[in-house]
Amino acid sequence: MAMPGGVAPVVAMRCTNPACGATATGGGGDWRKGWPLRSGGFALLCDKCGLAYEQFVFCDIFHQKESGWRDCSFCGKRLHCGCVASKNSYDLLDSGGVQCVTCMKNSAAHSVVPKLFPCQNNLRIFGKSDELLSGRKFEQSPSLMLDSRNEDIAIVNKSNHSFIVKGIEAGQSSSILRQKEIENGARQIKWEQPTLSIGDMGRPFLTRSQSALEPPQYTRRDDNRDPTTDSTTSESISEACLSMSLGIANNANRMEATSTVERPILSPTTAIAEGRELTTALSPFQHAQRARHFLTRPPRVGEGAVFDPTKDIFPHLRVARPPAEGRGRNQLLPRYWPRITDQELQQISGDSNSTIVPLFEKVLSASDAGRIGRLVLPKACAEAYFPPISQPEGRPLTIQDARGKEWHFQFRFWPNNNSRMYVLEGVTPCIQSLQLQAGDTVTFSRIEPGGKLVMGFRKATNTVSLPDSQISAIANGSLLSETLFSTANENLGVVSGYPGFLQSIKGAADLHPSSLYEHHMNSADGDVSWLKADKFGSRPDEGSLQFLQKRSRNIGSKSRRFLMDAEDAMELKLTWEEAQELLRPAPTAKPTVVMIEDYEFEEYDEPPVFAKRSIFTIRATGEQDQWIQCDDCSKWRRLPLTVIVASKWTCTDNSWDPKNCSCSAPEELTPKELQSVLQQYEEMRRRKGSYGLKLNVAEMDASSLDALATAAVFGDVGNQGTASVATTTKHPRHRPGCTCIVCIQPPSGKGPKHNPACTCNVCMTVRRRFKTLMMRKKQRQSEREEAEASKKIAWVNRDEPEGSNLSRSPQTLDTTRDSSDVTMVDKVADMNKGHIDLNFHPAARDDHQGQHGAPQARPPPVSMMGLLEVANRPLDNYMKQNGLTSLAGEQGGGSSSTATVPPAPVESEERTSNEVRVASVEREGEPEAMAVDEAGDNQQDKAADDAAPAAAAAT
DNA sequence: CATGTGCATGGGACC
DNA sequence: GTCCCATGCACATGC
Repeated sequence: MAMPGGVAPVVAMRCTNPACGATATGGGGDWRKGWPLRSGGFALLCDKCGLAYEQFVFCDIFHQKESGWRDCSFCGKRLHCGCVASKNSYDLLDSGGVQCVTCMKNSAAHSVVPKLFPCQNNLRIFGKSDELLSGRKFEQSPSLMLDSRNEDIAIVNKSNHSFIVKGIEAGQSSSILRQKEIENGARQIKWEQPTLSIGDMGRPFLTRSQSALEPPQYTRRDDNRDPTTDSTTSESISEACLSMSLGIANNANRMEATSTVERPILSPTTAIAEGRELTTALSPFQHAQRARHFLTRPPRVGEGAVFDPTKDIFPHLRVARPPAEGRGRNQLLPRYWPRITDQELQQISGDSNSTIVPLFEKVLSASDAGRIGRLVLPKACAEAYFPPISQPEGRPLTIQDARGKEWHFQFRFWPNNNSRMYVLEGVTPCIQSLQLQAGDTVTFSRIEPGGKLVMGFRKATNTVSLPDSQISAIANGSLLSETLFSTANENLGVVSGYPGFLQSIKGAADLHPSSLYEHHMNSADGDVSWLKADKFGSRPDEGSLQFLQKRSRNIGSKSRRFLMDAEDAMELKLTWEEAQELLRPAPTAKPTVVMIEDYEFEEYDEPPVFAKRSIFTIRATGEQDQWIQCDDCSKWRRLPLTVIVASKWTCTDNSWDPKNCSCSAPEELTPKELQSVLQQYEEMRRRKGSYGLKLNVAEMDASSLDALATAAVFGDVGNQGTASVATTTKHPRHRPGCTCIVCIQPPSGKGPKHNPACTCNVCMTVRRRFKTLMMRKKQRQSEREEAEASKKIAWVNRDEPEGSNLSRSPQTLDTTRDSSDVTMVDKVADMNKGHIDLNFHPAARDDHQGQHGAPQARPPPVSMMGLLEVANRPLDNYMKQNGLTSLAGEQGGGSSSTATVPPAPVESEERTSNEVRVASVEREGEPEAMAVDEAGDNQQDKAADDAAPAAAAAT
């Protein structure tokens, strides 16, 4: 039935995967129905690329004869884009056509609409979930849609489970239809089968054959309830998810009987719970077979045989099952839904008389799998399924593993922010025994009857041995998939994204236990494939896995920060390192050079720009060239060194070389030269990579931190700058986006300063380090006091002239010194109670020195590593170098350390104490220069000077 | 010094 | 905005 006026609506779908871009109206896209959306409609799965999305389910509705929007022919209301957000939207009817949600008139009740719906052979869109739940859309007989191109018939039955009668000769269609009508009659009976209780949900796959006959959609404990009143809460949907799969089983069963039906288009359960896996999993079939052979033809079962599809057809299918109902109101996050296969359940169960009720699962974190031996339990899971505990000490818990071995854990909790944090302690032996590691999954189940807890595990079986580029491409694809599914899951409300990229791959791999085929995923840059190398439980390639795990962790296990829109995903075809290579300074940016640890760093005020990858070469003459590849002809062209090319570049853009400004121009480089260049380039990249790896981060951090802290204690951090280098406000240890006071300070130095109460990482680290040094010093001092008693008086007397001369600003002298006799003990005490002025610049302490004489030449730069080295020098060396003969001398000669650590540049301007410090920081651009504040800066300088050898001695 | 233990913290998921 | 939880960290304990 065409719409009045003879204008038939056409539904156009466009896959949001930019690499796919399939459209259902002509782009060759193929769509399958996904899971119901909470907000209405269904998610779609693109057959071409395997991705799913839902926000655009009903995105483009326009008229066949006139593209663009048009008013509703029925009610006159504007025919909006049918996005779920639209108000005056039209629902796509399962039978074809659209239904205005305002006037509820249908545009079509046609059963065969090949012409009106040229895309409907691919597109099976079916109304809103509430309508589906209410059955309103399916009061009529199953809708049949005749494929306009290949005579496939898509059948949408009352359960909204579409399946395809494929490859039917045109003449057979009618008989098939009749067959389906017969089936439809039988279906009504089956739908009246009793439903399962939620408590049985874990098991029916194994023990309840009738589960396969469950009516879809409405399987609830209180299934007498009118489904139409059942709001699409997550619970209802989640439960429906399970039952939907059962319904599919039903269909599958019946379909098998017809022997003409390939399979259900999709198992909504898996679509819901395993959405990511499914979409990614389906794609291989799509690539391998253009036909819709999603799963292999189910084995024929004998008449009357109990048919458990999940068991018999998809025993390996990893289905996230809403767990058995536990205590309390906690709705278990789908993240923790046990995704356990029947095979695994059987493996655990062993005894056929027992029933395994999957409770929850958890992907092991690094902490869980670490040596601490504590497995953090999801709170909701612990409270729902583990015995209640009231004391933090908890109680012992015995859990049996799949092999029957019993493990004894301590189930306890820690109070945490008015909440609890549940842990299983003592899991190390178990973890080790099972050879579990971060990324693997442990599954907790319950054996019924008896309620015994059992734990299974699932290794992170995804094993990828691919070049980095492909891995990154996988990451891309996975992230893309993750993005889409996260979106879907969020909307659905019952399925959240899996914890991350790793899992997205893992799930995809897990979904196919047979694992005998290549898994393809259409990522932005083409098909990426990997092999799941082994069956469940194996770990064929640790290295690759660890790589992935590491990468996934780096990316962020649950992080949505890294989830991106599909179009953004196009940009993520690079590793971070590769991305770095593409970052170039903005053309107009003028760098300022800073010296940090003898390395020059260019600092730009303007953000970098992305440039097209180019290769720089050096000729024998020392002349450098930049080579860039034409995007059209792939020839390499020489460019001036300074040229920065944006994303796309072709020969015609080569305005610098008229001879080579056309793709027809021969390549300057001979193939051999080119090969050499490319090889060198790759080698260089590898070297860079290995170099980067060798730069042990921890070591770097530790050394830098220590040096920083030491230098801060010395009070000479700010001295690193030299007259020839410009200022910087950002220490390289700080990451982009860091909001600590160091990083947010502009180069001018204006803006926030460290204050004594600053709690940024730098300040805290320095405080901690400083405290440690001081404590060590104090401890050592007290130990030596007795032995050095006789010398103490001497060094106290010697201390005064130098200390007062070099290390104290006039003001602080006035405010902090009650007596000219400042002993080390006094200073230590002051240090410990004093504040650290992180805005301090050591130059300030030379103020009064400057006042006493002409400004001195700026000393050579001192690196933090150098400072650290000094600090770590053996005490005797240090003392020798500084002309000290004893500890007394060392302590008395605090200022002498300035011989090792050059004094800060002298300020030429007259300032007050505070102003001078801040200004010096501003000028030096080293806001990380740290010292005690006015109450103790001079003491700190001196004490820090003393502390260095002390710390060295202590170590 | 290594390991274990208890708690704190902060990022991020979820509401 | 709240709360979860992965992890860091300080302190305790044992070797």
